[in-house]
Amino acid sequence: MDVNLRQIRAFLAVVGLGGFTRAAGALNISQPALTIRIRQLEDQIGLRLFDRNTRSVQLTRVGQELLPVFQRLMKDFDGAMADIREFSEEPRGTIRVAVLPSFAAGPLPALIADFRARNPRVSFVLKDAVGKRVLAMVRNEEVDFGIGVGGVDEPDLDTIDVFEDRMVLVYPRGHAAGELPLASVPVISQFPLVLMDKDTSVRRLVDEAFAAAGSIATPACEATYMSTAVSMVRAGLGLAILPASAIEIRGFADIATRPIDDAGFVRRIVIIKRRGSSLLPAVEEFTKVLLAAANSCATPSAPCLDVEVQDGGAEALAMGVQGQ
Amino acid sequence: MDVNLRQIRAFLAVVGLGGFTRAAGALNISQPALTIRIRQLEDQIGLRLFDRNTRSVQLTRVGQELLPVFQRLMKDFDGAMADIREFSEEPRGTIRVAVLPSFAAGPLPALIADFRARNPRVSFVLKDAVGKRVLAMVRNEEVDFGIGVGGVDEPDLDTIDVFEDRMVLVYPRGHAAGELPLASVPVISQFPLVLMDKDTSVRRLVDEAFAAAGSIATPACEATYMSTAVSMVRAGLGLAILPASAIEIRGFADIATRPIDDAGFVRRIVIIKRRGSSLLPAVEEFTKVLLAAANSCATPSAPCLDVEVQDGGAEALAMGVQGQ
DNA sequence: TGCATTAATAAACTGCACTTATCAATGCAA
DNA sequence: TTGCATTGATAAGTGCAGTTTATTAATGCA
Repeated sequence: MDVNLRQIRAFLAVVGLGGFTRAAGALNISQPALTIRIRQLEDQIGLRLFDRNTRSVQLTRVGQELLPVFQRLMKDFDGAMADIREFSEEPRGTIRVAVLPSFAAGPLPALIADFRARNPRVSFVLKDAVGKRVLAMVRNEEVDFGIGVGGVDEPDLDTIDVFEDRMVLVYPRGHAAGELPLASVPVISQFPLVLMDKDTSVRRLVDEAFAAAGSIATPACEATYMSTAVSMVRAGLGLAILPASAIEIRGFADIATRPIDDAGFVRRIVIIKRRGSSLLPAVEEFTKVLLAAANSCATPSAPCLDVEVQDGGAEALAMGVQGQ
Repeated sequence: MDVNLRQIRAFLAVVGLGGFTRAAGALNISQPALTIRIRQLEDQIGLRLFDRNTRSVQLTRVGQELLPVFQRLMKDFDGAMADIREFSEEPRGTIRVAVLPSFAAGPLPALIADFRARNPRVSFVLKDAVGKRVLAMVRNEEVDFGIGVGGVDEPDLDTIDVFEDRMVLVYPRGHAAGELPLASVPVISQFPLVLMDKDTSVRRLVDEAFAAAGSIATPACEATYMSTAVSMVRAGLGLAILPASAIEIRGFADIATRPIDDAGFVRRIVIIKRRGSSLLPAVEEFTKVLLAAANSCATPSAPCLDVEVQDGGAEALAMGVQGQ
């Protein structure tokens, strides 16, 4: 008994419109085609559904009994299809993402708040983790995708460049560093430096960049957290080299930043996905937003990634984002 | 979005068996056919359901979310189909039937009890009515079919002969009538007769049969109910002429019956249906039982239509049969 | 009695879903 | 690394289900 949906729809159309010709019209098929479909249905269930002659079409008693069954069936089916359609049309679900701490504390929250304001049925689970953990979590399917530093070349992972996160020199406003014609390694080296801890990716990058410029980065102070480094700068302990995207360097009237005029003081922030693994539409959508935000500025730099947080954004964030 | 049940079944098969080749085997189609079906499904809902390569097939997150939806859908559908199948396989529903009072009080209850014992999901609504009312009720669809006297020739009704209901002479056991070599109209006329009321179809038949034999039926007593007539016979008031099928003439040790040896003392009991109108399978089944019961005896006569009432038949009858 | 309407039937056609054959990717074992 | 086995994707060809157009038969109505 291979009853099919077209047969059921045909049955309901004939019932609803009270005739084969009319029903055929509504179904966009010819009347003979409909005749055959109804007959097939009747043959397959072994029951006559209509008593029909050229002048009238009437449900049999069996048809009357079965009508609500078929109606419910089609209603359920169409309801489920509507649900599924929503799935592709309106992003929904939970987006799990592993992010470098600097990015998680930087532009990401605003982007998430904005995204959630437009897609209320999406929630986020943010996991902040260092580069290697980000990779591992993506690979384990603990998260849908990751945001980390580029240069990954794993066979089972794909990366998409999001933006170049330049290192900037952070100095007290009015400091001589602001007046320099060039902020290059040799020049910077003249000043006491507040550098990040050896374990951090920022420090690694700085060390490598100094090395590439034939120099060695010598810290006057070291800090584990960027906010500490910033405080040290404000206290006049030295100049810091931090990612332009870092939220910690913004919001203070008494410090300023300037790009460093050396290649190497840049890291590529990339989206990391499992290769050959489909994502929720909501995730696809969100990565698009990330890329759009990054590309919306000609020279990708941190302030560019700022997003206008809509009213209610903060609450949405509070409700939808769960810290790791 | 014209998603199809075969596509859904294909999806569930792939999930269940974890591979296209295996699933195709289970569905009795080739593997390329299955590949196409799944792709169609994915295209139509606009979502990728499997991440697949030549070595592994894995549900996407969307697929995981949609799996229960599809499972429920197929479960509902298959459940409904099972219901429908039962409909044709196991008779069920309510059979409404209009019956001549004599037949309703005669063999019918036993037949119904027997039928219900074998088909517990069938209930009956019996309406006893005189011949014309039976026709009218069939025509109005007040009942599914009728049991009445033959000779109906209406264009919108079909009749099926069930059996010949012979009139029998009812006399007190030991009465001279039992010894007669021939029970014909002239002989019968010699005795005082208990006849049915003028309004009854039995009386009409008796009057016509007497007339055909060149005689006139002259009652010594008249009765409206057959049970009254039988009592009169038992009281020695005369001989009665009653349908052999009448239950009222049975069960008494002190009366006996014999056929009347004249043509004309017979009426055809027929099933009356609307022409071109389908009946519930249960009704079809029951009419078959009626005919079978009638045909099971070479010379159709009342005792033949007796049916062994199974244990529980009486209760079933009490529960399922509603008087008019 | 003729006309209009409607479902059934016939015949021809179209296209879709299927099959077979083949390819390409991948994992595994030697 | 190489060869083999397995598996999903693709290509090409085929058959049949479903469709259309044309026609018939039945029926109600003027």
